[in-house]
Amino acid sequence: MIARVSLEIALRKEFDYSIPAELAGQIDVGSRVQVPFGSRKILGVVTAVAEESGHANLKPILKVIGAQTLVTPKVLKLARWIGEYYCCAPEIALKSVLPEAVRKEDAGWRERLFVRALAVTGEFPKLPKRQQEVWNIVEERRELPLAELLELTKTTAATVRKLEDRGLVSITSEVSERDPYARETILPTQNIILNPAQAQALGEITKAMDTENSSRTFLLHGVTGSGKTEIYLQALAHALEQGKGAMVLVPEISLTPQTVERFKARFSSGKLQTLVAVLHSHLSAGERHDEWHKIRQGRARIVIGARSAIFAPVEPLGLIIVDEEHEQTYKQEEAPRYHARDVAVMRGQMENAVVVLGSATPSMESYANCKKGKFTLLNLPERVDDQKMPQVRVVDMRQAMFKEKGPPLFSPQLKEAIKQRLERGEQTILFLNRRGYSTSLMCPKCGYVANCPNCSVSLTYHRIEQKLSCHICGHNEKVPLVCPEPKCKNPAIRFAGTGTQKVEEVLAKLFPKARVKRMDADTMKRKDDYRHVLGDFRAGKLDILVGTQMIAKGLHFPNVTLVGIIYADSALHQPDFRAGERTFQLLTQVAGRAGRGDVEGEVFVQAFTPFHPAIQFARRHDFVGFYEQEIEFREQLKYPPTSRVALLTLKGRSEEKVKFSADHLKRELEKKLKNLKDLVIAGPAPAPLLRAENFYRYQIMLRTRAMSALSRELAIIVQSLTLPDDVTLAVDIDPVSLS
DNA sequence: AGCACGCCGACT
DNA sequence: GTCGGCGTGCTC
Repeated sequence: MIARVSLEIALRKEFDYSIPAELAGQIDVGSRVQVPFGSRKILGVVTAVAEESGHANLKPILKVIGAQTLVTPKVLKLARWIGEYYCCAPEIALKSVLPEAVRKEDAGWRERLFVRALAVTGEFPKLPKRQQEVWNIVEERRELPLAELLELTKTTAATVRKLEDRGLVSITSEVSERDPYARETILPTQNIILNPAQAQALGEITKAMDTENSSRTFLLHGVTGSGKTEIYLQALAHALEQGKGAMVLVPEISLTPQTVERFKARFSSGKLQTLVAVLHSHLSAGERHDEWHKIRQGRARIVIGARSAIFAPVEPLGLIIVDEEHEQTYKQEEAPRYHARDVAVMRGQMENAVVVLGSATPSMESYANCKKGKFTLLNLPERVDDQKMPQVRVVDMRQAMFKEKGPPLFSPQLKEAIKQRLERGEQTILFLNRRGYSTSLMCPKCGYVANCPNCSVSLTYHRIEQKLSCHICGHNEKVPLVCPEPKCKNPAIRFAGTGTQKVEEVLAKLFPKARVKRMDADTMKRKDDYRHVLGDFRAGKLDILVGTQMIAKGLHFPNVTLVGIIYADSALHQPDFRAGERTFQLLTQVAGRAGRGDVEGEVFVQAFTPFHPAIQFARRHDFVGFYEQEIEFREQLKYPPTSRVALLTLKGRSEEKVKFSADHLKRELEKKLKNLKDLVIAGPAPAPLLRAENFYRYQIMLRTRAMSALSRELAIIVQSLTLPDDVTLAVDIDPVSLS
């Protein structure tokens, strides 16, 4: 017998190996194997097993990794689709379906010594005191880890060995599974009674799960606080009742212990400890290895995880839930550049599983798919428990600007609102999507601006750390005391633009007694920082939380009755057709943090363009209205979801070479893609951020309705394309970010 | 991807 | 006469 193996190098080619007799029973499609390749040893995956090969002199497979096949046929098929659709080598796609810890198996299983009581035959011996103490515990527990026993009895292994010599206990090495949540005590929860809208949505989902050929993909559009999670939980329970497994994808940032706990509490308490497996980047390699194998061995039936959890070997698969489906983090920004939500829909189709995409602010793509009849729309228009949607007040900052000189941070309205909350002992969240103190340093005399030496952006001033820092590449430098321009040396340099540090500082001046904490990438350096700050906030030890993106989603604090968005339009004027959609989503999500308790929430949105549709529709909590006006713009310009985009980015150290290569590629595309009728080729143009980390980037944008066809053609063109060796090409199908 | 083979220039 | 530059081509 021979095996066809896909190696871990992007050769777009598979190689045949003979299966040696001693490995005969262990190798099948999906096995991880090590094979000789030239003078090297390389890991790969068996993609087929056959009787014969077209090649003579096959080398033998050296060894098999893992007791089971690691890539199930279904996941293999999914990986092949990813390679084709996202236009990358199949090896790259295949590599990403297994977590690194499983792929390499460096961590492997952890073995620990266990002590077990043996049956006592004949008369029980008289034991010395220490040994008797040890025996008492072993007899009571029957079996326990040696380390734990030593801890309990405050003795050494030698004492236990004496008992072993007497034939009273056995000490054996056994696999001991790592449990990342072992320290959490999780109290089981029961189903909550659903309101009519929730019950109807759940009914449609379970009906689809019970029927083979009904609509299989749902978009659950529920306003913030409408109880989507409870629907997920009950739908998951239904999958388990059907004897099927399920997965839940959430954005990495919302994979907090609280989120995981909500799922574990319903499904993994008591005897069902391993029912839920968790996969995310904060686990150690060993934990990830064990969690993954729990799924592979079928001991865990539900997996909850970030983007890459979509490849978990759940079988049979009944349900896939993608929470916050509009989130950009579902898109992988390196090859394979897949979108986990779209992969979920494809996987659902392949395995006949029901897919539920949930969001308070659905993506334009998913909502358009409902309109086209591809997905079924489910609506949850109201919050649970009669909570009202918060009042959103848009503040025209142009007026505030006239009164003071320069743009102020806080409008009088927002200032007053904060003051009220402090007096009433209620909490406030302030949002500004920019960290640091000032976004630029400039000299008013000569016009000098401090720019990053590696990127085409200005440096941000960080006052606390006293440095200028680049938010693209991380470059840091000292803050000059005078203008660095040799002919200028003006000591009156100025800082312009605002970041979270300045918000924190101004806040301290306005409300000296308020307890304020800032949450951004600068203050959240350690793993536990996030938990601590949120813990303090929940406990009422803080009055105001100032932060960036990271406080925008998922936080659920009943005592927060005020949310202030400092500059709502800061992301609105970026050169990206999704700028409006992003702003709408962000405002809606941030606003949703207010009024999650008994008191109605209030939101102040400060904006310089207060009448922009993204702001006005967010003010009215009107997603559909936003969609209707936004889709018109997308249709006019043939942007997604009306058509699809492939973004080709050329990158290199020499701008000349990159530009030249881009022109060359454009000519090739025009020549070879003539047969694609609706194709529009735009560019090449410098990327919005021309230079990043010392690389120049030029882009070509392709738009078509028939992406699969384009992607097939692109694969051929990309392979035959010759570029200078210091210029690289990245193909991004359905990009979510144009920079 | 990486490594060998191979064919030309500056050294012991 | 030898060391080493990196172009091309192959790896089951």
